[in-house]
Amino acid sequence: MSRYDPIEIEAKWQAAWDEAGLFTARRDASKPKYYVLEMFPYPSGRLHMGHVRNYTMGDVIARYKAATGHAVLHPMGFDAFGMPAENAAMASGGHPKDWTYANIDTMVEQMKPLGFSLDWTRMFATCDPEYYGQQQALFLDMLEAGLVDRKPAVVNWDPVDMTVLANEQVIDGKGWRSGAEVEKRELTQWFFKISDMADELLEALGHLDDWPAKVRLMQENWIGMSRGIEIPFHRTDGADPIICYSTRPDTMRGASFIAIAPDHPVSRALENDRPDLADFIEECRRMDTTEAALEKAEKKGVDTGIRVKHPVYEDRELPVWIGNFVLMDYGTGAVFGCPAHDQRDLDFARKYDLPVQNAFYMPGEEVDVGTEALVPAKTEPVMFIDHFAGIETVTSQEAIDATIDWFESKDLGTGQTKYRLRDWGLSRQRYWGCPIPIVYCDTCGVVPEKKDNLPIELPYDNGNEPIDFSIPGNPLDRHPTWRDVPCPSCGAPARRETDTMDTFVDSSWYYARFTAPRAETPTDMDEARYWMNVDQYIGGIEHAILHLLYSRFFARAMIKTGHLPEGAGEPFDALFTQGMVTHAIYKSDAGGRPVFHYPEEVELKDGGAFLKEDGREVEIVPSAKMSKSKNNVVDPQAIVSAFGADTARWFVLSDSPPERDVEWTASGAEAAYKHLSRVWNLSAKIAEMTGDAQGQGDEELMREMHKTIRDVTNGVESFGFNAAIAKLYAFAATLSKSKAGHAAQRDAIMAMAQLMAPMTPHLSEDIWAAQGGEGLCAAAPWPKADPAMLVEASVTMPIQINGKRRDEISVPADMPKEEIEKLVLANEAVVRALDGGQPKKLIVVPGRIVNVVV
RNA sequence: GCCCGCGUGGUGGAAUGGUAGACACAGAGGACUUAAAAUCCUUAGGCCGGAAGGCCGUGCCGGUUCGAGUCCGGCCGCGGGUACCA
Repeated sequence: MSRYDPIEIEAKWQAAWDEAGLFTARRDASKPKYYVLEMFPYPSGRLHMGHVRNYTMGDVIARYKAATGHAVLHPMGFDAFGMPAENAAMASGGHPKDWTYANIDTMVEQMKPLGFSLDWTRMFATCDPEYYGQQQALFLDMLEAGLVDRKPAVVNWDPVDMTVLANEQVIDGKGWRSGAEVEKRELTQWFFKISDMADELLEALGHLDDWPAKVRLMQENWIGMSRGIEIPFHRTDGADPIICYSTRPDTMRGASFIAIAPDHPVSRALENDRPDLADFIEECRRMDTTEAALEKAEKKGVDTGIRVKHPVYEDRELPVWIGNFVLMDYGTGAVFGCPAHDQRDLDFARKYDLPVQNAFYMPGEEVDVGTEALVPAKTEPVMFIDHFAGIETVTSQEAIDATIDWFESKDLGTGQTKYRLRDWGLSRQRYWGCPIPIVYCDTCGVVPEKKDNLPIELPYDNGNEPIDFSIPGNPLDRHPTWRDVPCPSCGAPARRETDTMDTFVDSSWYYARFTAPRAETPTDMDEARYWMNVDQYIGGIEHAILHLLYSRFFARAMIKTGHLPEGAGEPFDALFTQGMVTHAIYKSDAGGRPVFHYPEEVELKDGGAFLKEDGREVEIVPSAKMSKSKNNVVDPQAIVSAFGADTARWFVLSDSPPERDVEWTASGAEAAYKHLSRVWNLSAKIAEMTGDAQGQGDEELMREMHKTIRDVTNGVESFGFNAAIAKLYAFAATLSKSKAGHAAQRDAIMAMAQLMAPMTPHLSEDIWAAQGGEGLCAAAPWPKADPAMLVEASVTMPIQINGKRRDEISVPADMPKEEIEKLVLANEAVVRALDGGQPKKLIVVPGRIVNVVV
C-alpha cells in the first residue's frame, strides 16, 4: 500500500487549482461577495510562523466562504518601505530597493508552497512606483481637500551622525549607532489632520460590532475625548493671561500653582533672559520624546517668577512653574495644579513646598491630605467646602458640570471638548519611503507637484554612481541632482521636498488598492463599490491602535476625495486580532551593544543556550514577540519541506486559540503529520473496501458525521479553529473504529475531507479524488448538517448536592421537570444526604443540571 | 507612568454562570517485532485509601450566586500599545 506523500500531493493539487484559476477573484452578480484580507507582511526576507498562522487563518475563511457560495477576494502584497531596508544597506552595502525586491521574491517562493487560496494576479508592493505614485496623487487630493497641514514638530536628533532617529533607535536617551546624547530638534513637517475627525472616528466605533471590544476600547481611550474648561489666569504683571485647560474644575478651590510646558510660548519667551530657566528647558529638550519616558521621568519644575491671580479667589496669587510633565500637544500646554486632589500635583507640591488646600472632603471626614491625594471617582459623592458653585454634597461629575456652567455664566472660562488624539505627522527624513510630492520655490513658496509628473520616483543612483547608504542621514538630501526641479507653478529652478512619507501611509489604503491594483487612478470606483468593505480583516493585536486608526481615517479621506464610494464608511467590517507567535530571544553582548542570535544558531542544552559556532553561552530572554530586530524568528520552511504544507497549516491552527499568543515549539508538528497520515490511510482503506454497502452502526456514524459538520461549521465561523480541529480528531477516531458499511464510511470520509479542506486543502483534495468525488474538493459546496440527525434521545444530567457533583442520571431529553425532581429525590446519594429531611431548595435546569441544597 | 489584554495538569489548551481538565503533546505500561523504528491498545490533576469513597484544586485575597475558570472589587505576575519598529 502506498503512503501519504505530502510533497507529491501538494505540488499536484496546487497545479490543479492554478489550472482551474480557482482563486482569481471574479465579480459575480449571482453571488454575495466576500473580501478577506490578512495584514500584509513587511518583506523582512523570511517567512515566519506568525505569517503562516495569520495567512492560514485567512485561508480557512477564504476557502470556507468560497465553499458557501461567495465570490471571494483574497489578495496578498508587501508593505515594503521602511527602515530595515536602509539599515541593511548601511550594514552590508547594496541598495534598499535590491534588498527589498530580493526579499519579496524569497517570501513569495516561501508562501506559494503553503497552498493559500490567494489571488496572486493582484499582488503589489508598496515600493512599486505604480503604487506609491497613486499614493502621491491621493496626498495631493487630500492636500486640496484641506486634510493636510504643515507645522513644526519635534524629532530625535543625533548630533554626531547628524540625522533624525526613530524612537526605536534611541536607547536610554542615546543614539543606537553613535551613542551620542540625543537632542530634540524642531522641523517643519507635513501632517494629516486626523484630529479634525476625532469625534467621527470615536462615534463610529460604536457601530463596529464585529470588532473585538478590546480594540474599540483601546481606540476610544486613544482618541480620548474629555469634557473640560479653558480658564484664563490673569498675570499680575499685566501680560496676556495664561489659559489653562482642566477636566476637573471642581478642584479649582485647591489650585495652588500653574504649570506650563517647557515649549509653551511663555517658557520660550523667558528662555533668552533667564539662564536658569534656559538650562531647565534645555534639559527637558534632551528627554526622550516617547510618552512612556515622559510619564516615567521624575517630575521636575522651576519657578518662572510670574504670578497669576486665582480667577475666583482674587486675593490668592499662584506661582507659574515650568513643568517637565506638561505636554504642549494636549489642551493648552498649561494646567493649574491642585495638590489636594491629584497625586502628581501633590508629589510636585511636596517636593517644592507649595500649598495644599482641599476643595472637598469625603462626606463626614474632614481630614486634610497627607501624602495621598483625595481623588474620588466621578460617581462618588463628595462634600464641598465654600464652593463658588454653591453646592454641598454631590458627585464629582455633578460638581464638574455645575462648575463649568458657573464659570461660563460669569464669563470666567469656556467649556471645551478636547481630544487626546494628535495630528498624524507623516514626514520622515529617510530615503526608503514614498516621496512627498511637494516643491519649494523661492517665488511661489510651497507648491504641490503636478499630477502629470507623478510618480515622483526615488533615485536609484546619484547620476553616475550608486547612492551611498553607509553614511547616516537622508541620501535624498545629499543627492547631487534629484532635488533640483523646475517649479510646477512658475518654472523657475526650485527644490523638491526630500522627506518621505511614514510607512503607515502605505498601509492605510492598500486594502482599497487591491480592489483594482492596476488602475490608472488610486482606485476604480466601480470595483471599489463591488468589493469594499473588507468583510474580514485579520492581523496582530499590536496594530490595534495606529494602523487601524490611520486606515479608518484614510477610508474617510478617500470618500471625501472621491476615491471610495460614500457607502464604504469604515474600511474593515469585521476584525479578528490573532495572537502573536512568540519565541525566546537569544542575546549576547558585544561591547555594550546587544546582539541577537537566530534560533538555528543556538543549541539548547543543560537548561542553557549556547552558540553552535563557538560554544559561547548566550542569555535566554523568555518568550517575546517574534521580531526581525530581535532575530527570534522561526523558519517554517523546515516544517514544510519535512512534513508538507498541510501539516504546518494544521499545526498552527490546532494547538492554540487563534486570538491568543502561542509559543512556537517543534514538538507538535510531528503529531500533526501523524494524524494527517492516519486520515490518508483511513481514506485509502475505505477506497479499497469490499463487502456490503450497509453495515452495523451506519446510523450512529451518520449521526456523528452530522454533529461534526455542525461543530466544525460553528468553529470555522467563530474563529474556534482549535476546537473545530479537536472535533475532527474525535470524528477520525470514531470513523476508524466504525463497523459501518461501505456507503456510510465513504460518506463520512468525504465529509471529513470537506470539513478539513479549509485547513488541509491538499490532503482533502487527494481524499476527494480517491473516493471518486466530483470535480475539485476546493470547488465543492460546503456540507450541511441535517437537523433531524442532531436530536438526542436522552441526556445525562449531573446531580449536585450543595453545588458539588455527587452523581448523575440519564433521562429522556423531553422528560418534564416534575418527573426529573421525583427521580432526583429517589436518588441514593440524595436520599443519603437528606437523611430523612426535606431539601431547602431543589434546582432543576432541564437538560443541564440538578442541584439539591440541604 | 498610562491604556488594553492574559494567567487552568509536566506542556499547548477545552468548558452559552451548570459534570473543570475535551482534544492533543511529552510520560508510564502493554501488544506486534530477533531488535529497533513505525503502528495499535491502555493509563494519567494532586493528596489520603487495598477498595468503595473522601478531601483539595483554574495566579493571590475577598464578594455576588443554589452553583464561579467564567460575574464584581482589590492585589501579584506576564504580554501588547504608548504616536518615527512594522
